[in-house]
Amino acid sequence: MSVRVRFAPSPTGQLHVGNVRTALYNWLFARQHRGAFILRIEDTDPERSRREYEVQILDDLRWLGLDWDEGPDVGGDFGPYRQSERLALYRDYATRLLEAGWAYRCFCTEEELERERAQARAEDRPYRYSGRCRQLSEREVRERAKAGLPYTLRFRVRPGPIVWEDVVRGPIRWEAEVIGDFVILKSDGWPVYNFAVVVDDLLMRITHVIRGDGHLSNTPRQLLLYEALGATPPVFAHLSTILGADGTKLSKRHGATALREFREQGYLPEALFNFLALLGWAPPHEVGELLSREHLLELFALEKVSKAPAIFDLQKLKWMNRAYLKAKPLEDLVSAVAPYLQQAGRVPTPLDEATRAWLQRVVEAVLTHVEHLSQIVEETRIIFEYDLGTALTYPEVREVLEDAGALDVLRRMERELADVPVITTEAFREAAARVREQTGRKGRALFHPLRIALTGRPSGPELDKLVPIYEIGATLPLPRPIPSVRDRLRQFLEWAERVRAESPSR
RNA sequence: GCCGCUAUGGUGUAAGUGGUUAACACGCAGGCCUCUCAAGCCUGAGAGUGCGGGUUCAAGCCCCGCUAGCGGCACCA
Repeated sequence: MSVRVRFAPSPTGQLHVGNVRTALYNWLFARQHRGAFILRIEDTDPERSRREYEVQILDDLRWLGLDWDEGPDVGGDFGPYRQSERLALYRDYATRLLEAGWAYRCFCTEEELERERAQARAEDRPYRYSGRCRQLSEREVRERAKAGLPYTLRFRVRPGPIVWEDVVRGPIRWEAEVIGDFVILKSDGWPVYNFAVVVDDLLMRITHVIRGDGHLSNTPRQLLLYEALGATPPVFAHLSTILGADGTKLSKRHGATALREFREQGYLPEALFNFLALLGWAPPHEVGELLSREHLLELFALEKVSKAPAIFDLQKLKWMNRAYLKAKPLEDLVSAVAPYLQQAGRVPTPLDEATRAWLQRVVEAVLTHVEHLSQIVEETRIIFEYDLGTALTYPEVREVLEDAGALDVLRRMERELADVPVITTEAFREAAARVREQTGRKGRALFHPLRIALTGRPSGPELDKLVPIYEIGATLPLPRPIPSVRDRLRQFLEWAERVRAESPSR
């Protein structure tokens, strides 16, 4: 029988990275076995389910690079793929269980059940439904139903052990005694989760259920249902939870948790894919950890997935994302980064060719500092902003202002560059070499004042890269024009005079 | 409270059937490079495998007990 697996998110919010990892493992497993990957929407909670979330979830999964063979948008032979559209199916199966005696009508009211629960709590005893309606005679049932009393359908739990072999956990044993007769159909006719999944997985011919370990304790109930329906249950694989840095469940407290958020911050899908795959599983040492989709497909092994919960290490994600950024063609990076810069009002919105070409230099210059794309805005301030006012906050800038030798370097540099038609990196270097001869200053003493004057900051990309960026940038139709190298030197020197005049040597 | 799951450096994971100095990657520290910060390269520190017993010539791997964390115990999913 060919492999069929499913990912079944509920459209009640954004896709959590923990669920994404589950989807990923399902996808890898399906593709490895040339099986089918199915998407099913678990929207049996009409209160919280929203169609927008469903749309967003599908979109995010697609962005990550996952594709599915059957699902609400693409259809398939075992649909519909939204639980809310399968209600008749659940009712049908529930009726079958009722008629076969596996289930019974329960007329207990909310209040009665609450009383039972309170009682159990008071006696410090685990709560389990008493089974009061289990013994109702046929006549009683008929009378109550005729009286219009609402009822649920409860499953008659049989005694004895429930065992299964979990692909990641190994053998698991559960005593049925700890499970009370549970509801399978609510009084409003909607199925309860545990029942719906079994009916769906059964009808969709799911062979392997790969899901989060939160479902571990649902498994015994589901197994009981398969038993009652006379069906062979699928193979189960329960994945451990993903935790935050402090060892508690990964939540908004830890920062971004939704795939969408990482996407918006400019993490690359291939990096997230790689990173998530490594949360709970590791490839052999020899191949390293930077692995393409194809490579992961080749190496991944569900049986080798770790039982222990994994901690989401943002630092490692950043490292990995940078590795993928570095490997990406510059033109692609420019396209990826442009929206962030446009939104910040730094480059024009239909991007002209000249600016686009220039952006390649910009991206190349700041790339080593960028961990995720949205940082481009911050990292390019040194290019788009030349603000001598804030420059004063850096002690290094003050040092230059108070160093006559440094100011002399700048003045001479200005003179050397005065007649240069185009200040290229080479022209800049040559001019600097002449200043070195004139002043005897070299290395840091020579270049650091230049850096400060040109950028207004003590650190940043290499001047060799910055110089052409400033020169070309000054000629572009940017929303906020940037000054050329010459302009910067002039402005800085004028500003230096002014500042020195205002605050005489201290 | 009851039931279940888990436990190797700061983090993710390695270490076929028990066998020498517990490995790889991220991070961290230092160095090299260099006009600066990064990047890159090199070097290094960091765990004796949750705790306590046992079996054995030998235990991260086997057995027993305990602790902690997580999950579940719904007419939520």
